Amino acid sequence: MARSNDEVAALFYEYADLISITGGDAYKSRVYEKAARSIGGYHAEVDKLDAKGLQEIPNVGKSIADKVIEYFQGGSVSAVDELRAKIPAGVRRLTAIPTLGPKKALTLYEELGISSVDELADAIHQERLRDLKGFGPKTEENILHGIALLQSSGDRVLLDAAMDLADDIVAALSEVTGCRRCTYAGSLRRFRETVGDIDVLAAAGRSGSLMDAFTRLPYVSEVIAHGEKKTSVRTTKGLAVDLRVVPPDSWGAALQYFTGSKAHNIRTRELAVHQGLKLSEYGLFDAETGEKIVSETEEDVYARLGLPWIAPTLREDRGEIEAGLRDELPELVTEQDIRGDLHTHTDLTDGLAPLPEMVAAAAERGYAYYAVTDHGPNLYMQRMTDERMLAQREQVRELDGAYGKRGRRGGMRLLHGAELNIDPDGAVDWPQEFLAGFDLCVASVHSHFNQGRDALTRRIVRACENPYVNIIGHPTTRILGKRPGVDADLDAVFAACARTGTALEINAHPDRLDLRDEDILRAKRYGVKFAIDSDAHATLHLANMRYGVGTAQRGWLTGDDVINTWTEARLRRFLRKGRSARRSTAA
DNA sequence: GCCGTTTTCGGCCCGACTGTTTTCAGTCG
Repeated sequence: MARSNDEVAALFYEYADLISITGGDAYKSRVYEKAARSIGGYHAEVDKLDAKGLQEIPNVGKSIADKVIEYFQGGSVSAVDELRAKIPAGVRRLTAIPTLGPKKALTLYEELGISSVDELADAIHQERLRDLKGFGPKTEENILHGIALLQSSGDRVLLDAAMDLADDIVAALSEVTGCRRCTYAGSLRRFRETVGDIDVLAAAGRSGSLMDAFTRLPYVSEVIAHGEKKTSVRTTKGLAVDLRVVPPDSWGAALQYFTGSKAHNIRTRELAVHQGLKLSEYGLFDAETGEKIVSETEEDVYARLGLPWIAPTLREDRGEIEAGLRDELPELVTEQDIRGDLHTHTDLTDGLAPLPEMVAAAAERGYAYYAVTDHGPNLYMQRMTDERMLAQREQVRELDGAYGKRGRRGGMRLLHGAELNIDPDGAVDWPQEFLAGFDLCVASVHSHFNQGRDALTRRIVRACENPYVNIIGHPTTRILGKRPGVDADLDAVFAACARTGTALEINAHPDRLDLRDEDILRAKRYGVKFAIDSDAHATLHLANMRYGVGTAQRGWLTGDDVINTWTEARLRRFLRKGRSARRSTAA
C-alpha cells in the first residue's frame, strides 16, 4: 500500500489531465498539477490531516482540501468522477504518445471515438484521420512513430548510463571549433534517479558546426528536430538528447533555464515578473524596456532575483525558493566531505575483488576510513562461516596496521564489519556475542519482500533495536525499473532509527539509490542520521559514491546528517550505539 | 483553483520547433 499522499497525488494528476483534455481552464489544470506535486512531497500523511492542516500544504486551498477529505470519506471525488464519465481512461493514455497532447486526443475521441492506443493505430492504418482538421500525413507518421516508442519501453535510463553518455557527448562537442563552453544540464545535472532525456548546452557565436557535429555522432540513430538554436536526436539505445546552443554571454541564464526543473523555473520566472523583470534562457531583462540586466552566470541571475545560488540538486520547487529568500538554504553534503565508505564487499562473498585490492582502491580515493562488510551466513548462497569471517578479520587488522599508521599522510583506518540479513522475524545472522566482535554492522532485507505491511515494519524496526545493528542497508530494497520498494511503514522505521541511534543507508548504486530523495527528506525530520555507501562489489563501484551524494543532496542533507563525513572518533562513538550501556549494566 | 512587499480580483513563465496553416495552433521542456 502506498502512502496516502501518493494516492491523492495520482488522483489530482489524473484530474489535471482530464481538465486539459476536456478543454477546461488551463490554469485550473495547472493548479491541480502543482497541488499533486506538493501533496506527493509533503512530510505528513494527508489522510491524517484536517481541512486546516491540508491548507497548510502549498498550492492546496479550500476547494482542494475539501476534495482530499471527500476522497478519504467516500473513496472517490465526485468532480473527478464526472470528468471520468465524459472521457474514457484510454483517451488520457493517448497523451502519453510523444507529439500527441490533450487537444489532439480530444479531437480523436470526439470526431472518431478513439479511446485507446490500439484503436488509434488501427484508425491511422485505415486512413480515418485523413479528413480531420489539423491532422496531415506528417502527423500520422509522428503518431505511429510515437506509439512504437511508447511500446518499446521508451523508458527512463539509470543515472550512470545517462552520465556516461552525456560525458561523451560533452567531450566530443567541446572539440568542435567555435564551441566556447559545453556541459550537460537538465535532470542529469539535478541528479534525478532516472533520466528521461539528456540536455546538453553549448555556447558559441554560430551554431551550425555544433549542430552538424551533434547529428553526426556515431550513436545517433534519428534526428527528431533540427534548428538553429535547438536540435534533438535519438540514440541507437532510444534515449533522446537535446542540444541547445546559446550566445556566450547568455551562458548563465541558459544554464539556469535548461537545468530546470520545470517547476523551479516557473517559480524563478514568477519572482522575476513580480519585480518587473522577464527571465528567459537569454537573460534577465527589464520587462518595460527590454534591456538586459544579467545573463553571464547563474549566480548573477539568482542574485538579481534576491536569491543565493541554489544547488541544482535542490531545484525541484520543494521549498528551495522560500529557503533561499530567507537565506536558509542547507549547506549540502559534498563528495569531498565523504571520509569513508561503510558498506563494501570482497570476493569472500559475492564481490569480485580480493580484500587487498578493494582496500588499495579505497585508499586511492583518499578515504580516512573504510569498512569491509561481507555477507553473513544467513544468505546461505554466500557460504559464510564463523571461521572465514574471523580469518578475514585478521587480514583486515593486518592491513589496518599497514594503511593506518599514525603520522602517515593520508592514513586510512580499516573497520571490520558485516552485512547482516534481516530474516522474516527481524532477527539477524549471529548471536550478540559474535556480533560484538565487529566494528560495525549493516543489516538489510534480502528476501521475503511480500510480507504484509505490519510484519515488514515490525521486522525492520526490530533490526533497528538490535544494539549491534548500526546501519539499515538499502532500506526499501527497491531496484529501479525492476522491483518496487517493500511496503513497510517508513515513518515507523524512521522513528525507530532516530530512537535507537541506527543510521539509514543511502545506497549509492545507480540501480538502487535507496533511500530515495523524498523519503530522505521525511526521515531527516525525525532526526535520523544517514550513511552514504557504495555497496561496492568491485573496485570500480567505489566511484558510485557520487550518485549517493547527489541523492543525499536532493534530500537536503548536510555533512552533519551523514555519519561517514564525520571524524573517525565521532563515527566510532556513534557505532557504539546502545552497546556501552549494555556493558555497564552487565558490569 | 490558488495566491498576495503592486493585489481578496485578476493574474497565472517563456521560447523553440513542427506541421498545417496562409498567420498560427499544438506540443514540448
